[in-house]
Amino acid sequence: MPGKSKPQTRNKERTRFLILAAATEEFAEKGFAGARIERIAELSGSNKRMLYYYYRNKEDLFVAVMENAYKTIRDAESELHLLDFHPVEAIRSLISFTWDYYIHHPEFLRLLNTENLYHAEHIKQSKNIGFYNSKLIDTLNEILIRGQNEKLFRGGVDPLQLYISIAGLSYFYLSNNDTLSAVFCRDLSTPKAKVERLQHMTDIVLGYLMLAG
Amino acid sequence: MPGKSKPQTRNKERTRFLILAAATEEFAEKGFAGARIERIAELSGSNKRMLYYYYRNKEDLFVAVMENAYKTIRDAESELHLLDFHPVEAIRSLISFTWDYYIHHPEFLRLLNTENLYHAEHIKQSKNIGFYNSKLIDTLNEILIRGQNEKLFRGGVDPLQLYISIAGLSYFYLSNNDTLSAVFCRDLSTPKAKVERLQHMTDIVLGYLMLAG
Amino acid sequence: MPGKSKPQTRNKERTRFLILAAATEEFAEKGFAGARIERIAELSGSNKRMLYYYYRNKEDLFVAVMENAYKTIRDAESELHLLDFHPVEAIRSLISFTWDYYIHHPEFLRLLNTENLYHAEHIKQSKNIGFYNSKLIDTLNEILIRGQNEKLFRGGVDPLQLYISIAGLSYFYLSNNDTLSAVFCRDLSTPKAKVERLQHMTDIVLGYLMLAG
Amino acid sequence: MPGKSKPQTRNKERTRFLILAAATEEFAEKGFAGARIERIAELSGSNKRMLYYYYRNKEDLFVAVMENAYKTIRDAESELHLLDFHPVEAIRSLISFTWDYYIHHPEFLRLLNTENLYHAEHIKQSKNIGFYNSKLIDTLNEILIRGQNEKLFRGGVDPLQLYISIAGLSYFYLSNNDTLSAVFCRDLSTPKAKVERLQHMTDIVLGYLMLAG
DNA sequence: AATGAATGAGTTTTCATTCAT
DNA sequence: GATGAATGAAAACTCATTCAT
Repeated sequence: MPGKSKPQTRNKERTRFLILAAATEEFAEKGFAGARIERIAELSGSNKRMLYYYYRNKEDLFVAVMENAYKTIRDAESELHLLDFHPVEAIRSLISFTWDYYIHHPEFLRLLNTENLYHAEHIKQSKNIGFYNSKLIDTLNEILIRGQNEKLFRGGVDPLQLYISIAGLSYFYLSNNDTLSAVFCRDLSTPKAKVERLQHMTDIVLGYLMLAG
Repeated sequence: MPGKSKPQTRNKERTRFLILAAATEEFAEKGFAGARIERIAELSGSNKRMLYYYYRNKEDLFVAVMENAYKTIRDAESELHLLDFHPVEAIRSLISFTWDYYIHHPEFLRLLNTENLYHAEHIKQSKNIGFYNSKLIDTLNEILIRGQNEKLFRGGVDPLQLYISIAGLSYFYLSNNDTLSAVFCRDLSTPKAKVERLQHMTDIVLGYLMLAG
Repeated sequence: MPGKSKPQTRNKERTRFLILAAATEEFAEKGFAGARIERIAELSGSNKRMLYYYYRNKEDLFVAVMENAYKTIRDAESELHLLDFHPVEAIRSLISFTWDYYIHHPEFLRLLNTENLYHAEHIKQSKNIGFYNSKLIDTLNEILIRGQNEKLFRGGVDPLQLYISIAGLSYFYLSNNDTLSAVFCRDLSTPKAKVERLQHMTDIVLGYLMLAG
Repeated sequence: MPGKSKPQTRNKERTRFLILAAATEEFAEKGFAGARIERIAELSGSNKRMLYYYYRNKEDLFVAVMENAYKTIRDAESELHLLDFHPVEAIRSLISFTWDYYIHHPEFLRLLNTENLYHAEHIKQSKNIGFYNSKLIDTLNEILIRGQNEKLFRGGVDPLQLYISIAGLSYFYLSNNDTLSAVFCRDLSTPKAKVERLQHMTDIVLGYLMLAG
């Protein structure tokens, strides 16, 4: 006789959200293939059947997780208001924001990692992700132009290349932290190491971008 | 029952190697959890039982794959003889080598990706990996010192930070290529895009490293 | 929360009927085990809870479907007024009625099929079905007697055997149509094929029944 | 630690056969949707994993069952050597063979029933079934011609129609036996009832076929 | 009377690993 | 050394049914 026991929430949005949050955690920690539906159900406080009720299957649930992860970073980026700052400050802001965001959202890095393993097949299913990201590049382009007009920045810089570089400098250090620490026998996860990394990255990007005074 | 099945190879080293090569392909393509023992056996032209004969289990096989992947890139790097070049050329060489190696060994990037997902737990089991990598940092350090002595490079550069930056600039672009292309609606895998990326990375690193003037 | 969902029908008989119709469709198409409660709810325009409100469970719903299917064919048969016709015409009528009914009610054939798979266990639960069917055999018996009295029909014909034969000649052709067409590589569902079949069946039954002139 | 316990057979063909036999029983008894993989595994004396090892999935296993069922009846039919008999005897033989085969192979009727529910989709996947069945129709055609040449049989009889009629007369009676017995309140499964049915069917077919003499 | 979110038990399918030959 | 048939445990996914609103 199924369908008795425990207090039920009867709150569609809440249940959906709890499942998504649990799925984000599990997928980030174990990757797509390693994630377990059972464990997501437990983590969510709901049950397996509900995952299939709200999301069609494991794959669709993962797509929803990825969309949500991108939406979250996009929302955070749009709070930066980079165009309100002086070009140099704007670049510093973008670097430290990227760095801080990756540090506080390790699940984002890990989800991206997982998604790369699958040749972005899940992201390609999503229509929303593209548009918002392009806005960031537009903003960065505007910053570069302003800096150039002020004779501060060099010309001919592709904003997408620059964005990828900024992201890559943070990403590789953090995403590969365990591997790098093991391989180079040096703990790269200490607070001190992190401060040094942020400084190094800022030096690199501005050292490249700024015209010698 | 004579002549019933295919001729057997009876070649210990060859079978071991074929299994390792097949495992590298499968683990790189699908990740650790997504990889299938069955498929590795097929790819290797051998059979499942042999995997367990030569390697104890899936995990040990993965460790062997990772060790081999690192050994391969180490061997390639040691062929560079960076110290035979002028510091600027040495840096250029290291950047383009890293870039080319990643391009021609996508499986290395993907294995690294997978290993990061597992918090480097397999690499930590290996003793060989650490030593060789440290040699590279020593070499890079020597290059930086020489460049500084020639008043070409800025001082105070941590060779490990620099190495991580050089690797990260290539890695993020290539490893996330599918995702970035999807998200920014721009094909980053064309030959032209790759040439531009290499130029951009070299500009960034030398722009940062070299003293003006 | 006013006006939140669709307008409710609040019509007891209508809802019951819509559920029964939907269940007939689904059970006929998928069989008992293959039928889905969820789908019946959708098809009916109602919801799952209502199925359990009006019918106790899946099995009872199937019994109701079977009873209704038999009631429908019985009602149609009683409209035939076979006894108003000359014996030969009455037999012709019965054959073509059976044929036409099966053609226009494929769900009846499929439900019967399903019920046979379950050893008639659902029909046995119903009390109404037996009586009405017996009336048909009585009628057929009367027709046979009349034909015999007129020296048209042979004697010693069991009306039940004859009925089963008439039904079987149509049933097998139609129920197995897909299978037969596949197995004998000949499309038995064309209008022409159907006309030929009716002629053949009539020839067989009358050829057997009628005394040579 | 999987993979220990119980004595293993290590006989490919035997295991395959035992699974097929068990599947035939379960599919015939419960239909496709009602059949349980677990139960087939038990019946076969093997285990679930083996079903997927030899047959890809439930559906392919069912296709294999259907092919085997057809192959079995075909093989039996070809043993009849109908062309060695006088046309009238050949027809009698075919009728009684069909009847007896259906009686002794209720699983064949039930599988056919199930297949019809699925619109012959599994049979359509099989290539072998068509050819052998056509041979039967050729044989029947030859019998009809011979009977006609001897002025015993009427002309213009389509052998496929006749075959379908012969099969249908047996099939409907036997396949629907439970349902008919319930609906007409008469036990149609007794030995006496069966003898009468065979007589009736023979009377019908020959009554139709033979010219009055 | 109507709704649809929630659930436990079950169903098909997959997987790494082992054993007989 | 080599092979592939065999297996238990667990994975994803489904289903009839019930409960809160």
